[in-house]
Amino acid sequence: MAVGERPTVTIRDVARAADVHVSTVSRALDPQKQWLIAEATRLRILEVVEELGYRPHRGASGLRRGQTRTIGVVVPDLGNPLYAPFLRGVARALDAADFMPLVTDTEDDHDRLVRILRHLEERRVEAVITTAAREGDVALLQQLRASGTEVVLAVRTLSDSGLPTVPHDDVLGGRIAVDHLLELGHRRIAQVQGPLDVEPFRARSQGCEDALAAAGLAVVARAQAASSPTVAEGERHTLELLRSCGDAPPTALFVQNDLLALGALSALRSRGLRCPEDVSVVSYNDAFFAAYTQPALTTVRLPAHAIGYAAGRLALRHVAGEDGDVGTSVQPELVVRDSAAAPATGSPPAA
Amino acid sequence: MAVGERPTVTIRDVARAADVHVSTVSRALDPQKQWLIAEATRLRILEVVEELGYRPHRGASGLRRGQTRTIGVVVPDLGNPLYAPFLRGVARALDAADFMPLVTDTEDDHDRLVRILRHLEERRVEAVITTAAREGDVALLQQLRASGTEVVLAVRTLSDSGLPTVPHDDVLGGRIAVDHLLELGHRRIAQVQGPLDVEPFRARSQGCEDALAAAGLAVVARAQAASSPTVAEGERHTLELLRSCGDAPPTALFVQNDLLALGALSALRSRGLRCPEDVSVVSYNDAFFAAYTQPALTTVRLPAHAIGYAAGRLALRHVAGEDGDVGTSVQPELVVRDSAAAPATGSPPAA
DNA sequence: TTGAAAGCGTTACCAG
DNA sequence: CTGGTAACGCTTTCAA
Repeated sequence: MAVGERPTVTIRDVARAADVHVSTVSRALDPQKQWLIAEATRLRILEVVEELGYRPHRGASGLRRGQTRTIGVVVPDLGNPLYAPFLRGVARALDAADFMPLVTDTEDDHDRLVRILRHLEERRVEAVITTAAREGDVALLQQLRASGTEVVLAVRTLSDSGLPTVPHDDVLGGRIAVDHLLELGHRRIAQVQGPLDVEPFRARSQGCEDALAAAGLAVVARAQAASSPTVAEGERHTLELLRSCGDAPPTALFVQNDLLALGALSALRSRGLRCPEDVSVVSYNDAFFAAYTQPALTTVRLPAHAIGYAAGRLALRHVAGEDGDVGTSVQPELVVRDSAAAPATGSPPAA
Repeated sequence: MAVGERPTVTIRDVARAADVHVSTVSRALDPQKQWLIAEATRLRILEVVEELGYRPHRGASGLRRGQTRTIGVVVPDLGNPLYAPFLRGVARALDAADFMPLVTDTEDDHDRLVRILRHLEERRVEAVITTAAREGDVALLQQLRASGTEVVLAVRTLSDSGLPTVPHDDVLGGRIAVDHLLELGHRRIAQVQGPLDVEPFRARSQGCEDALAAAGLAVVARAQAASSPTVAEGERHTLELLRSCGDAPPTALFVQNDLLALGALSALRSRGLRCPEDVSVVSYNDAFFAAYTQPALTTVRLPAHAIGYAAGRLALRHVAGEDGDVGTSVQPELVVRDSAAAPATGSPPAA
């Protein structure tokens, strides 16, 4: 126990000290109702509130009002720097409505997601914003929504779920990445994929293949998709990919996010391949560290802050009962740095 | 509104459906009291609970019980990758006690901190764990504690505040960093400091100066301390430092955290100085990206996960009314990578 | 082993 | 404009 702890001050204490009824105090403190109270009374009450250090009990008020002004935000990995700007965006949207985000991390684990959603339900969050959804989670999320908690999808979308979603064109993003490699002159392009049951990664693959097809090419090699988009997985699968290519390695890699790319860079280095001289790399997200890696990553920017903000707004709109999707849609955009360059001449494509 | 939204199921609905009194349902669901209820009744109730999809309303139960099982966690910058493992550590500690962290980000801004603490108070969090404290915040935090919310300090400690704290020896850390540079043969060592009103940064400076003094040296140059530990500030102050040194730049830099170090690396590059050939850098924290920068950062490891876990445990202990500090104390430890090397010979120290 | 009633801190409604 | 009363969903006595 803290030293000098005072018993918590309730609205009743304030009423007593100000010599009014509790309902009067309640009104004096409610911005919606201040106008139906005598100015003098209101001032006196405010003074007492200050003096006693009264803090309204949001839980109690929420119970009565049937609301918590809380929105659960579920991310798959707080360690992915992508989510810091995303969360700030969400917070900025919620702040304006006096809602608070309740941030949780699934560690990209299905069981944890289940537990977390249950917990958020018990806390009566009014909506859940999730960037942690995999395909297998559709039913779970729809159920959550059916039981009265709004659900908003961002980053990791789920096309056929019918759930409100902040759009982002990952197919376009994938195409942009690979078009860049094609323009640099690459013909032997391989892909390091994120998990296949995560829609954006599949979309990026699609974009990659579209771009390649338009140039009359196909992916030259593809590692088994990573089970989660982490540095370790990126390294593992890049090594595997290089191994599977034998002595005709691709001249360029499309790596589906920055974390995987970090692993890919390590893998290349450990195989004695220089980037970008021997192998170019284009990745995705443009997390803050992308500018400082070795070499600095050429990457497709995912507008995380904007997406977070839109997700927050969208959730609030649904909580308020106004349906309809959000209009925002910042397009992906290529950020050129050092990890992708023209392929070395003199090593003609074997295919 | 979600389609097919059902009115929320309350304990009364369960009681009715199971044909028992609500208090019986309450008991059936309370692990502490299951033994004083007929097994048959309990099973029937559990069945109904399942069938109706009943979710106990934690807010309501908390109101009655006078607890929220929530702990506020206040960090200065979610974008600092240091805090991901820290938060995971906290979550792991709280999970075990069925508490939930309510994570907030002050953006290292005092006014936001004030607002956030007030908000957390209104939500009746049972404790606040903060890594966002600056010296000017002592009174604020003590006041919070006095009014009944436990307060735990981690990472950014406040020595004379009397508040429970997870210890970390930053003086030692600073010394380790600079000793490493001295052992490599550096004699002209400068420092890029974090904000002076943040204790760990001051402690790191102290450690740095201690190490130097023990070698009969002093800091060769010191930029004005950064106002916040960010990449931009790191770049700015390193440039300023280099400028102030004229044509006798230091051969090594102790940069007080990884984010500042990223900025320092940029600054060196933009001034045409190679790292580590011209200027060595040792930084602090060992955030995950430190292994992938250009060059990879030699840095002092701050055991963020362990500190988070300890902070969570400490907070829980105080909430339970058991005082006394925590025993844990993982020491800082040098992680040697590529950013620090022996100084070039042939450029004799000017001093 | 179960039921009844009171109350946690707040707000909404109805009187006055 | 203000006071009283009931109720939000739950738990905890106290009785039976």
